[in-house]
Amino acid sequence: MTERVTLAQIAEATGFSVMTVSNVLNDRPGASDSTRKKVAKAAAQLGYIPSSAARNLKGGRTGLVGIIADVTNPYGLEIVRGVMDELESSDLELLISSNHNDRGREYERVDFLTRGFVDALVLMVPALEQPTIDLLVERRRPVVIVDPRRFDIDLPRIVVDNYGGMRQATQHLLDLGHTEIGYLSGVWEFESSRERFSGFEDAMRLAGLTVPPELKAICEFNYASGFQNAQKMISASHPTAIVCGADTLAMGAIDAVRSLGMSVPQDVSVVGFDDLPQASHSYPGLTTVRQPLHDMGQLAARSVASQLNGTGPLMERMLFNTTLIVRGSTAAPRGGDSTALDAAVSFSE
Amino acid sequence: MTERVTLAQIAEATGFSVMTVSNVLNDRPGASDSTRKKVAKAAAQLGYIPSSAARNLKGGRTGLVGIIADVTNPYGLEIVRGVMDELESSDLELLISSNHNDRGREYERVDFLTRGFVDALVLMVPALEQPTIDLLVERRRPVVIVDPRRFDIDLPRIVVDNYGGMRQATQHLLDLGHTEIGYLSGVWEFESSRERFSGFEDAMRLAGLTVPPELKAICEFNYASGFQNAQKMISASHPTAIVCGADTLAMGAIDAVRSLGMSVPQDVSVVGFDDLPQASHSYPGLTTVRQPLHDMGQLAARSVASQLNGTGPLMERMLFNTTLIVRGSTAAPRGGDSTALDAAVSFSE
DNA sequence: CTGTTAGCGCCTTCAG
DNA sequence: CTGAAGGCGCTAACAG
Repeated sequence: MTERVTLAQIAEATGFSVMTVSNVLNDRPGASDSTRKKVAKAAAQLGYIPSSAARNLKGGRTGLVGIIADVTNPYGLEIVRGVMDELESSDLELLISSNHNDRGREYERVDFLTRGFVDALVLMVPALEQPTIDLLVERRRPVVIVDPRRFDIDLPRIVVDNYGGMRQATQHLLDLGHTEIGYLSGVWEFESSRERFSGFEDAMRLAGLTVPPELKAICEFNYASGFQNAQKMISASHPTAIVCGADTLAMGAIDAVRSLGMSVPQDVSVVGFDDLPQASHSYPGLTTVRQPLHDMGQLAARSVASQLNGTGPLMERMLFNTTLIVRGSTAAPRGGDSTALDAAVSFSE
Repeated sequence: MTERVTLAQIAEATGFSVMTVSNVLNDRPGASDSTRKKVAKAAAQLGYIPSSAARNLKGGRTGLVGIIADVTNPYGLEIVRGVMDELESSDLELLISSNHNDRGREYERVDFLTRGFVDALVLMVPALEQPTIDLLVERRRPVVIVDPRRFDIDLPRIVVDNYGGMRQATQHLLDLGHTEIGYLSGVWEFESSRERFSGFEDAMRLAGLTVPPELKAICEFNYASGFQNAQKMISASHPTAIVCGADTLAMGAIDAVRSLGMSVPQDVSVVGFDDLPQASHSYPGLTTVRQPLHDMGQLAARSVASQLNGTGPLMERMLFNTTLIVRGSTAAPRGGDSTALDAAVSFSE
């Protein structure tokens, strides 16, 4: 077994005190150049490895940022990527606790991670219950909540303009000449789902259109649910376009159109929300509302880092804008406006 | 600031010694029932949180398993999921270090993580260089390598039957009556890519067929590369089927067929390798060779856990079999065998 | 510029 | 069954 090399051993080898060695190895002032060299050399030769445990014990810090998210979901994964990429350039490491198969155990996860495992926490959880929020406050660790499902939480949080994004997407279809537009919503308990639907509804209303109940369906946030609900809606009500509250739903809707022997966008246009990587990696490319997921993750990381510095959370509420990305899955309805049909595959990221 | 509750405080509150409290709280023998009750009660009331740092300092363990993988890649992500799910039921936590934007910095990652951050390591990296392997050996931490790109490494590793899987997939196309079969390979430096191609080649050879160079292309492991190479190959050589060394390539190939105004599987059959979740979440479903990615991750976790127990790595070389999953993307060639065409979307898995 | 002292929270060892 | 001493490796806070 390779013995652990400690400061004391280097001290012994060089003849200096442990403290001097510690100072040198941590780039602290108070050490002559000649001492620095000797110590550095000895440390390298002996293969010194600092003990993070001992450091933590002293400083009460682990250097770990925890994130609770569902990495199984491409949406969550993108945000995690942002967090990772940002943390890369710091001295913090990321501890991922994926809650993909234990929804609702947020409390236990938060409890465990804040028992001294992590210095700070990024949360992206479907439902944040009051006890969990209380625990979070009690533990007094830096926290950022990304895309909270409730908006009345008094913790630093990162949110996105769901309403405006969806309104713009709907306007795009209206501009193309669509009037029979269906809507596939995500889980209704999520505030973001309701916000998105409001954006859709308002755009329709301002165009003098109403949304009949048969052109609205609530889905689970997955491909299969989008597929099934779209299939049902198209067979029954023949919309010329479908707006979806998430890209995964849109992917399902596109395949539902195909399964009925029709084409996207010739027979039915489809719009998504998120702009997951898959949205551009498909044929035709998916017209969708881009959320800057990666940026959101980065900001989350920067915010907790800043809180750890004692600089504060940057801001309490960070709102990101969305962008409409037009790809091949939308076009004018048959016999409608004759906007050029761009069905080329887009490799744009 | 919530003060950290320590053993000493509980000792003071109950009148017992620190040691007795420690014994109770760790379910060690040597404590009367009445003592146990009193101590447990006090601990609960004061909200005791054990300090992992202090424990680690003593025991030299952090309770963390590190994994180095590219979670950006759905393939890697599936394995990570397996590791997570297995670790869930243990007292180990997972520290993920994603190398998606720093390929080749494996050495630094291994170095950092084994500096006392993690007790054990799961590795899934594209290229494992000799210095990294040496470091791994030197650090003497339990390690498992999943899907190593080189097979001459003398560390516990998890491998998959690439050759057999691809041979079976090719046989499936031959059985359907295909003879003009193209092959899209993944990066040639990976041993697994070469193994898969061997499986393809041998199946063809045994059927009395040869693979002309224009029906073989080497791709990057991504959608765009599959799309481009398939488009070129189909335009130039008109194969009736394409076998791909990865599902991501196959997804690209399917869209390439569509981009040329043709259909899958009517005009061109497509076969993948991996069976990523997306393979069944598409229309038509992708016929592919399933690797038990989740199981592989689970076994990796179990192996390092077992090494940490001192029970050893279970085995040095763990070989997983593959399974051919037939979905809608393959059918008999036009005018060929009249096998029933099942183009139904599969929601299996 | 360098060294000494003391203690972070816990657990092993050995006495009561 | 319970307690006292000592130390894991490191670093603040002081001396010299």
